[in-house]
Amino acid sequence: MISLNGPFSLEHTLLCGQFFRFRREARADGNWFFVMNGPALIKARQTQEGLEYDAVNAGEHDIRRLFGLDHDLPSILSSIQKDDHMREAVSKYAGLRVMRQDPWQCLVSFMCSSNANIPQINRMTTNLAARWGTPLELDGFSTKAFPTPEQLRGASLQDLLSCGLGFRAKFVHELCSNQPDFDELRRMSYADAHEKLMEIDGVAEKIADCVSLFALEKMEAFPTDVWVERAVRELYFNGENVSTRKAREFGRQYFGEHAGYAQEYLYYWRRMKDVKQAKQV
DNA sequence: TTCCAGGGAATCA
DNA sequence: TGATTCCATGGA
Repeated sequence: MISLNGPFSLEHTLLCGQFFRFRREARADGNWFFVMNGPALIKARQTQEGLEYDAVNAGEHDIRRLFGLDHDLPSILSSIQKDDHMREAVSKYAGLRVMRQDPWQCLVSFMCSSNANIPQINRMTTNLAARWGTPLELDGFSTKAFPTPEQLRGASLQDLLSCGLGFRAKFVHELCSNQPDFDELRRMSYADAHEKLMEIDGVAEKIADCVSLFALEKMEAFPTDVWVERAVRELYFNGENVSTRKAREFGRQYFGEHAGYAQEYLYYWRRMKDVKQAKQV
């Protein structure tokens, strides 16, 4: 059992679109999340007392880091709640935390995210794991870890295409023979790490921002996809057309050193708004 | 059928 | 720099 100091929602944290390798399971003793991050398989659920878990290849320290439980959330949230829009998003999805993912899994996952939707990304990463990952088992739940660079290096371009990667296959294939030094990237400033990531074929500003934020602890990154751009346009530019670059620059300057947190609440809030409207029709 | 999805590269002005 | 177009794929 991990005790929590400060707000946390396991559900919002996993469902907000920052992470793809998890499954929810209803069991006799309640609902659990099974989370596959790098070599680790974590079984977790939230209770009154805190975060109940069991895990293979991960300990309490790793789990705290994965879910951002070391972040000073009250302080971060007060720094980004600059208007009523953000206050609404923050109160609606209270306890959402930015994760600290395995960087390799994060980079490959977001390479797969290019011009794809979330179910598609889930399918691609699941296919990769199923084919090349190391088997994992915990409490009757069997799965595969996300393949390491060495494991994925065994995949041919044709193999990757058969996993549904489409035009992204050649980027992943190339990445496997030339993976970045994530420890070095983590030590760099955000600007330097972002620039270095963008040298990778198939990685431009948005994906470099996602990896910077979700794996390299660069909280000032403001990944700007179509949903975030939409939210920025509607909330802060009076519905006027805004370029992706302008929306990104606005977000970074307006929200400051924890812009990444603001981005994640905005993204989830804006996306869920459409999901709920679609359900009402 | 057409449109869209946590985009990026290539091309052209 | 900025705008278009193409890139696979599957769901709505």
